[in-house]
Parts: sequence; C-alpha cells; structure tokens
Amino acid sequence: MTRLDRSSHSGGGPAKGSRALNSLLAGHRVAQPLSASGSRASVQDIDLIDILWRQDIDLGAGREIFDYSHRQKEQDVDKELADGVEQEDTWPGEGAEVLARNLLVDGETGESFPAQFPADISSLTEAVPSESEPPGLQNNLLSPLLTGTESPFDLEQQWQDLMSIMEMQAMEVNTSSEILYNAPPGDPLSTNYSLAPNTPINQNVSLHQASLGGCSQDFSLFSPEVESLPVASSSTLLPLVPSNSTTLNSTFSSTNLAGLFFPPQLNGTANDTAGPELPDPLGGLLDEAMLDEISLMDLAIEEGFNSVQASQLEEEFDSDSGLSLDSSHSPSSLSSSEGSSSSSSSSSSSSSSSSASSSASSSFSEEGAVGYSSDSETLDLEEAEGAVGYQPEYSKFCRMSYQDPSQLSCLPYLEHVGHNHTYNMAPSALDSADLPPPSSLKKGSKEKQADFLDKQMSRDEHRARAMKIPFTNDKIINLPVEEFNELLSKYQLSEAQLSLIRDIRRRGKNKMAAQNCRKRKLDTILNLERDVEDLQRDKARLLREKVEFLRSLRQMKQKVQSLYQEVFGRLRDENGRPYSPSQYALQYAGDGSVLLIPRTLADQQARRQERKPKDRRK
DNA sequence: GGTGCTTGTCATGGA
DNA sequence: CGTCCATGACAAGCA
Repeated sequence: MTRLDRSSHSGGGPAKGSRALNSLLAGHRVAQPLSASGSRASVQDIDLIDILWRQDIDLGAGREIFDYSHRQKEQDVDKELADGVEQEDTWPGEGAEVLARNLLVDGETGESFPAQFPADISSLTEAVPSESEPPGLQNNLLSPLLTGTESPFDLEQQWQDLMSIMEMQAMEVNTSSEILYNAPPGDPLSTNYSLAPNTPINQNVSLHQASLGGCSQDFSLFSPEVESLPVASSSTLLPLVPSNSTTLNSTFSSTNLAGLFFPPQLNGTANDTAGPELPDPLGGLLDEAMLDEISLMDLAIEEGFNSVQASQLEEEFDSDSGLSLDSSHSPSSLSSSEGSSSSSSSSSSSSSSSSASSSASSSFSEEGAVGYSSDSETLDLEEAEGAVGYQPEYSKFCRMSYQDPSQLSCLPYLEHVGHNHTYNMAPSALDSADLPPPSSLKKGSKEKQADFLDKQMSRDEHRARAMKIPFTNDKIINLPVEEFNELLSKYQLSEAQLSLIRDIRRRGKNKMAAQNCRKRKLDTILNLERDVEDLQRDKARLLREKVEFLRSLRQMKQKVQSLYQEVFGRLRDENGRPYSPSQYALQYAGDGSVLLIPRTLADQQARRQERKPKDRRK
C-alpha cells in the first residue's frame, strides 16, 4: 500500500505510477507491509482500494490473503478494482463544510505560526556580539618588546622582577659544588662586588636574594631568526653578542652566569647565533618557547595567521586581556585570510540573518553535508525557540516538529503546529471531523476550500475518513497506549478499521520520530560546527597568549642581560680592576646568591647541566 | 531532464 | 511479546 501510495501520491500519473509499479515488481522491498498494486489510481482511488480490501476482510476473507505476498499477487485485480472504485470517490458532504472551517484554523495554527520568526532571527543575529577586531592593531609580530621606559639602572626593581619570574620556574638547586661564597642577603648591588675573602677567584655577588641558581639562558630568542623580526630592543642586545667581543661582550659570549645568557661551548663559534642549547631550566623553557614560537608561526600560517595578524594579537594583549577576540572570525581577518580553514566558519558566524543559509550551506557543502543553516546565531535562535530553527525557510522549519508529547499535551494549541505536514488539521477541525457539516454554507468557496484541505490532508487522514474511523488521527497517534486502547474499546470497529488505525498510529509516530531524528541530526551537526568554532576561538586565544608569554619572556631575558652587564661591570678585584669577561663569569646559585667563578669552571658546569635535560628527555 | 532537498514511509534494532 | 523510539534507507514530490 505504501508503495502504491507513493506512486499515486502526486496524482498517479501513468508514467510515475507504472514506474513505481515496475520498481515494485522488480522486487525492491516487495515484502514491505501493505505494498500493493495500483498505478493509475489517484490518492483516493488507492485509498478506496485499500478500503475494499479491508471490507473484504470484514466480509470474511482471511487476512492472510492480504499478506504482502498475496497482495502482490493481486495487484492486477486491484488495478481493475481501482477503475471501478473511482466512481465511489465522492466523499459525502460531511467533509466539505468541516474542511472549510478547518482551513481557517489550519491557517492560523499551521502556516501563520512561523511568521514571527524572521524578526526573531534578525534580532538574535544582531544581538550576537560582533567579533570584529579593532582595526588599529596592524603592528608587526614581535614588535618592540621593551618598553624603553625602564631605567636601566633601576637594578633593584629589575632584579626583583627577575627573581619573581625565576622563582616561578621552581628551579632546581644549582648542582654546582662550587658555591664558594654565599653572601648574606643584603643590599643587592650596592658595594658587595668584592671577591670572597677566602677565594681569589670566586666571588659572591650578593644580589639581594638572588635566586637564579642554575639559571642559564637560552639565547635562541635572539637568534637571527627572531632577530630578523623587527624587534627594536634587539639593538640593545646585539652589542652583547658579537663575536668580536669587547670586554663586556666577551663576557656575555663566554661567561657562564651567564651560562645564563650564552652557552660556553658556543663561545667564539656560535656567538652570533647565540646557541640554543643550555642546560638550565630556564634554558629548557626558552628552548621550547623558541621552538614553540617557531611552531607558532607555522600555526599562524596554517591558521591564516599571518605575521600582521599575529602582531595584532600581540598588540591586542597590550591593550587588554584579549578576551574573546577571535581574529580568525573577525571580518577584518576575513579579508586577509580568505580561503583559510577558518574563513568559512568566520563567514558563517559573521554573516547572519538572511544570508545565513547561504553562507552556512557553503560551509557545509564543503563538508559534504546538507546545506542547512549552520549559523551559531541560528543555533542561538534554536535554543531561544526551544529546539527548532535550523532551516532557512521557516514555513518549512516549522513543519519540523520536535514534539514532546507531554509538552504538547500541556499546550494543546500547539499540538498540531509542529507536524501540520500530514496531520495538519487543527484540533478543532480534527475533533469536529465527525460532526455533521453545517447545512447553510456557500458551496463555491467551500468546495474550493474543501479541495484544498483535501489536498492538505494526509493519506492516512483520507484513509481514516474512508474507513469512517470515529476519532481523529491525532488521537490515534498521540494518545497513550492505555487511552488508545480504551478509545478503541469504546467503538465497535471492524478488523480493517483496527488495522488501519494501528497503521495510522504506527506511521504517525514514526513520522514524528523521523522528524525528531532529523532534527537531532541537524542539532548534532550544528553543535559540532559550534564546537569547531569554539575550538578555533580557543586556539586563537591560546596563540595570542603564547605570543604574549613569549614577549614577556623576551623582556625578561633582556632584563637579565642588562643586569648581568651591570653587575659584572661593577665588579672589581682586589686591585680595583674590573674582571675580564673572558676569564670570569657570574653564576647563579641555587640559594639565590650570585657567584663570580672562573670561566673554565663555569664551562664545566654548563656542560654538566647541558647533559641533564637531554638525559631526562630520554 | 538532472539535481538537491524535504518529507513520508518502512525495516530494523534496542529499550 | 507488544510497544515505543531511533535511525538508516528508499522513494516521491518539489523547486
């Protein structure tokens, strides 16, 4: 019957009907329930055929002859019957007037219902905060990192800053057994630059609770790769790094404290590149930081982050916390990152309202999915509307029912809104379907309306009418089982009627289930897309934070470097002469003190520390 | 006429 | 076992 219904649903044209019949005979799902005959019949014809079958059952024919196989065999007979039955296809006027009344109700409940949605859409869409990025952020990535406002001689403050940062590293105690002199905490840089009395070569530079032990530094941050970036402050660093070292420069290229700054093993050979391998914790951190920074750039490229955008991110961090700004979704970035993976989503999120469906469908079509609206705004709408709202056309979307029977029972006036597709008769109309029609009504318009409603009626409704089912399809479908059985028991129903009723119930429930299923599927897709957008936002945010951290790190390194210069430059031996950077280096002890040690010793320690991280990694 | 989308329907499996 | 529900698949209708 279903196959028959389908073939005849559109009016049962010969071509379509025969095509359906052919497919039926071809064996495709022949065994489906109620698959049956008929190719040229109209909807009502087919319904009547079915009715005749059932009447035959009532007349005593065994139901088994209506089994699928039997029906299959009787297709020819049914076709013949159909021709004859067409003449009976005149429904008693009982429906005309009722249907006429239904029209109004149906129009109110069904089709006019979604009229308010477009406004909601626009409002909701407008309510979505624009993620546009401030335009003035077109600075280069890794733009000047030092503020330049700091007094280079504000050593106290600088050391404080540095120490606080270093402490965060939870640095392990410097393994050096060569802590020759631990100075008591005191005035940091004041005058305590003399060598320890018990050693001519080591000196504790009591640097005010210095806790830089074991802290060497990876200067890869200042590798040419990074320095090629427009880092204004690099000019302040470069004098410390050159291979043709002056006294101070050689200090930083060969000393161990700064091992902190430059790996001794690279001295003289790779000073310019400021060797990246340093053993200390900070060095490791910086190693990774630098690698990450490189990978960050890769990510940036991959994400549509060009250097300008990255600098925008960095600049953004200057101004605020950068919360929720997503350059990959901003309209401005859209132009600069066209074709990137984020552009599609940004287009879908930045575009809205009327263009939602088109943009969304484009983004979806790339995924091979159906072109439903995928806007997050639409999603918001959906949530605001309590579950529906996927489809760009609201007259259609409203047909998508998401029916919670309990809710519907609580809201009877909505009971037929969601699934007015086939069960689109208004409750009153459905309930009154069995009432005798008003006698005094204008026939002309009423007939038209009746025809219209006849077309609007579902096949099952037609069948129910044909079989004179004494209650509405709505009840058949939506009543709980107990009430449903109770209802059935109230009437003396033929076997055919009962069968039809059960079919109607089954189909109706399944129809709603299918609608809900499709809605859920859309829900899933939309949620996934929203998740993707959220993750992209998170990714962008993390990238921004990363840039910011790298920048802070760079600033700290520069501070440390300048402080090293300052401290080392103030050191004097017993004769009041400055130490040679090529022979001595400053080294941080684990307890916060700073030692002046020979370079050879510093080099050894640096090598020792260098092996540890590698071993750890293994 | 081909294509994509929507919808109804059935079969099936799980609860 | 009957019922309900979810879902894949198919077909028809439509733009």
